[in-house]
Amino acid sequence: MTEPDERPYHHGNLRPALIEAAVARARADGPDAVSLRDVAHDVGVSPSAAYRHVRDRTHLMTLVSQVARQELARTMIDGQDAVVPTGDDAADAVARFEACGRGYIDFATRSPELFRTAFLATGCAPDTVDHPDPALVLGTAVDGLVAAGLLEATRRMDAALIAWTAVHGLSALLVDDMVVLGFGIESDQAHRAVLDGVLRAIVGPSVTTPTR
Amino acid sequence: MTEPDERPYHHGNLRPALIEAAVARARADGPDAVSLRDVAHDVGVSPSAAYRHVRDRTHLMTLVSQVARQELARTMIDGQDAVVPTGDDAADAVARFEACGRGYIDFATRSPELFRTAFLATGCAPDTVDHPDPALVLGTAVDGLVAAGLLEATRRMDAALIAWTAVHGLSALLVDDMVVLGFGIESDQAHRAVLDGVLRAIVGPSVTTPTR
DNA sequence: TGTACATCAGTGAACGCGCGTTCACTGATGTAC
DNA sequence: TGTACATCAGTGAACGCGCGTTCACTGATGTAC
Repeated sequence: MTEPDERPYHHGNLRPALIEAAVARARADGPDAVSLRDVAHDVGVSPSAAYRHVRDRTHLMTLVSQVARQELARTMIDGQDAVVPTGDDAADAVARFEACGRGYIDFATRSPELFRTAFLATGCAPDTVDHPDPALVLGTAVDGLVAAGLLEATRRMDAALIAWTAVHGLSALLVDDMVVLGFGIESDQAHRAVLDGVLRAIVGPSVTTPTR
Repeated sequence: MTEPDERPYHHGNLRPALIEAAVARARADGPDAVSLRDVAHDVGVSPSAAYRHVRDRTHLMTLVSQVARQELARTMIDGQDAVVPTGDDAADAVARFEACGRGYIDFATRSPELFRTAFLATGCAPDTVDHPDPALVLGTAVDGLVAAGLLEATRRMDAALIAWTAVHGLSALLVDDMVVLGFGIESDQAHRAVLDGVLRAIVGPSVTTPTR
């Protein structure tokens, strides 16, 4: 993280470096374990230097939280992009929608503490909009279902809400290692059950797992 | 919280009093805002006295978390119990199931910080089992659907999982005030959409909102 | 029934820690002339 | 092209806070005889 090389007096890129170091700590030990002092130390700079680039700890955490959300969104996009089209528009739309949800859950299980950080309530809004934005990525996937004729346009919002709550709920429960133990269901099985349920709720039973 | 009366040297009931005070603070300001010193002060006792009744802060928080979970379960039960039977077994089972989910969400929105506390990962397990236990309450409601012939017994686990994830996800998103703003959907509307979705996923479209 | 004493449940002072944040400062940079 | 100086981005010491936890102690309680 810090080069053994003698560093120049001016770092040159301190703000992004601070955020990156803070994200690394949040990923490892959760948002509460991120301290300005440690982050500054990781970057190889005195604690007070951070205040040239960040208002206070809360501000830094707001930025970290946004980075986490963007990484979540990117995982969803990557999942979608990995789907190879079959030519069947409906099946493809469903597959992309599912991949999107799976990306969400994968991110949560792969980086549970960063997932927590993504939904941190810091009390102050970030000054830029999330890019990419998980909500928009999900919205696009839902629109894909509409375009494929699997969902009435009027039900767009409800469908997105149902999908988000189910996928978010599973992720949150997995992160708090609540569900797997309590219910004796394996994680992979839980993915499938929940995603199937979401599809059944949204597009009806006919299209559930159409390609399997 | 503290009587102005001169207190006796021995409190007599310190452990429950500490837990109660800690729950009050967790409810108001969240789990991180609970400090042993403050809790002891609330009860009118020196900080060190707490250590006669509780191993350390983590132990106290484990107990507080359990109390929160039990209160959540009680809210679910109360919701269920408030349903007046119509004589139609299927409709009643659905109504109780819905009331159970609504209780969950109500608890989360009414006491968001305590809801957070309920799912706190303290790292140490409570020495007694939750009573009542939210998972068992939900399980019972699902069994009601099975008994009414609305759900195959083999799908019990999947159904419970779907219900829990959806309801938990909505609660979590509401608690983090993430969803309502981002989606422009009112909270009541969100309840209905999600609960309808869950029923559609579990028992099929036919039984969705049968009494309305 | 009264007394000695072990046990239990408190006190309060203190320790040490890590944290966020401030402040007077200094070294590097770049711009105007 | 060289120099003066404003500006910017760092330093490091210090402040003050609240916290969890410990320790030697003391007051209250109850039990054995």
